[in-house]
Amino acid sequence: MKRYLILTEKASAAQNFKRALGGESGHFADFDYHIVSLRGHLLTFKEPEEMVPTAYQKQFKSWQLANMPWPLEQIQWQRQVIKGGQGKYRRGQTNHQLLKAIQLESRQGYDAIVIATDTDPSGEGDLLAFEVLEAIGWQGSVLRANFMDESKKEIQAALQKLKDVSNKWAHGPYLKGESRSRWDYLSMQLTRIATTLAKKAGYPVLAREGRLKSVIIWRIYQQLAAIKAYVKKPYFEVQFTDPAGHIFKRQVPAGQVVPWRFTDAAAAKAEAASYHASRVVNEKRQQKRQTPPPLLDLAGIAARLAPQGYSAKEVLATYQKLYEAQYVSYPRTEDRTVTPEQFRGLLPLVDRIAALVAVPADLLTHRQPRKTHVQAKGAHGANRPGEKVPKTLAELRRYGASAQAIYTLVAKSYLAMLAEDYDYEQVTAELADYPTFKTRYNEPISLNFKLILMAPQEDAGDQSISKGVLGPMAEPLVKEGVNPKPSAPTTKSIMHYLETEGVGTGATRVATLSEMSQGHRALLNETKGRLALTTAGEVSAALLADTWIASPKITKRLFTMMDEVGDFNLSMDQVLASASQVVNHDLPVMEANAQTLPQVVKRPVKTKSPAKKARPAEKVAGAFAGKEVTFNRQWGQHRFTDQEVTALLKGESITFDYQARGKTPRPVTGKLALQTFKGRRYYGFKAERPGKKKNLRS
DNA sequence: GCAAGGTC
Repeated sequence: MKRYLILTEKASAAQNFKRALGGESGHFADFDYHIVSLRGHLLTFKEPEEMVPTAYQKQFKSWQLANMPWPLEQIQWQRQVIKGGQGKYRRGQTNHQLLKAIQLESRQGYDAIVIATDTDPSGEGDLLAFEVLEAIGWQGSVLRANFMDESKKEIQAALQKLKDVSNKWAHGPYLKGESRSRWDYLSMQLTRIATTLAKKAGYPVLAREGRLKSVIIWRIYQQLAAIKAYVKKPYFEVQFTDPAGHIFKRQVPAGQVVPWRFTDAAAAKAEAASYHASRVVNEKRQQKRQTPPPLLDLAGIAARLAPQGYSAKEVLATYQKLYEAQYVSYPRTEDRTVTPEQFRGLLPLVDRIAALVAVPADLLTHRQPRKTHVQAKGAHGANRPGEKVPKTLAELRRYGASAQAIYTLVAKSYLAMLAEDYDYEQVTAELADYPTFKTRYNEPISLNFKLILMAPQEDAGDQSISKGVLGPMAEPLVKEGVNPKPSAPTTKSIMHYLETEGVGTGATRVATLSEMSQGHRALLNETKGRLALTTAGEVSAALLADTWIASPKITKRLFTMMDEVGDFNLSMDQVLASASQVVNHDLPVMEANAQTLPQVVKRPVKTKSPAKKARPAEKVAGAFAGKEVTFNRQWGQHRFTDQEVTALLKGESITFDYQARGKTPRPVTGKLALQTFKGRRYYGFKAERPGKKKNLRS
């Protein structure tokens, strides 16, 4: 009988495998198995200088421009265990211990190791498994179980069609993951280049310029620049209105300038005078429906809670704790739908959940799965309430400041799909005498799911009140408008941008944005979801103009190349060569950008905080060795007493107990002496060196 | 000092 060791990506996946196969160990198909789980990546690359021959170490350690781009052929790619694993949020083993345990287990006579990490298109799961196989020195067979979701059926099917991947260099997904990983590592050269240039220009900052960070920074910078450059331009145009206030206006084709939009009110008034009141005709009412929005992902949750003042960091940490306590589902999912099983599992709980978050139960009439929200695919399913329902929202408070807000948001997002579609009428009409003037508005019939998603302060009643009857006549008027102000960068808008551009992954986008706003090397600030750049961020951004690294196209190109590597149409070396091309291109561009830094970014002014301003030292004066001298009355923590001052001026040796900060007191002996400091002669107390046998010398 | 990716 064959024996396989099954390697899953994380504890939650191992749980699903145990459920699907009937236990942690046992028999399935034609083999015996045992399941162990990793904890994401356990390894990371060593420092650059640790992966090259001695002769190149200096070059790979350097941050000077002349040392880049790196000669890639010198790099012997090697990994080391990621430090950590046993912290506040990481119970149990360290990464080292976990790796050791897997190594020991692998030596228990297994015929093969089955890689059962996540199957993702980037090959990340394959990569993190092979990293471990290399680290534990596994020489035997390797099989791959590919599964599209973690349902019992899919897991079982995956284990019945295992693929031999013993030679990882012939395994496309591994090549993809490895080349992605190496490419990103090489991009650290750009951080070194940018930081060195910034320093030379007088900005002592760390300019972090990776594939994800630089795209974020550049986007924020551009949005802020657009706001700065915005000039308010009022305009005037003729519109019509009926007694109920419905507006009839002409359409402006996108990006076009129309002759009937005037910069001065008088011209519009003149035009208005040429019109007369007209009958409203051609009223059309179209029944429309809108389905509830898709379920939220973690980025969406963080973005929506940001305006309430909860930082991304706080939301991520609290969500994780709520997950561990089973109040919400797995956080880092890419899924935006749930499976029919997951839907059925939660159905008996929805009334309790609804009561908890004050959603009227009579709204939840759509208890059949919607095709838009429930699909037989995915692993953990979209973020949603967990199998454990709290008795009160207050009980969640101990998991974090944002816990109640998270639960309420996630619950309402889920409950919305159990309500009926939003029903409304779209009304259109035009003017009989001037048919280019049209109106269009929505008249709610039944708000349904919208009642669940509306913020409590919003008044549902206001939205459902119709503006009244249309027409019968509409009068011309001059309407003042203004060109739209560019929108401010927010967590939400950046998340949306990254998602549409395909930069970063669901699991990393929020985490990276959050990390970028932490600590003394922060590149940005987040205040209630609004983003601003720190000086380091501004410098980083200013250096990015016209670079390739700040363009989302670089990620698209990298992904295309990864696909080609996965299909064996491109070598990994060729992919990595493109990283050198980016360095080659961006280095001179950044150099040129650095020239503009003084005009673009205000240099940080070094100010001494008033508290730190040194108080002038207390002096004493007197005759010493026949000369009038002054000296400092304070020596370290000790202030000389009147008696000590007299003794010192007499040239006597004194002894006192001296207590340095945080140390135990010790006796100090010394006398007044002429001394030299930085070439300057001065009188002051001079202590004898402790242990020095003075008597023998003098 | 540095990347992006995964995880708790």
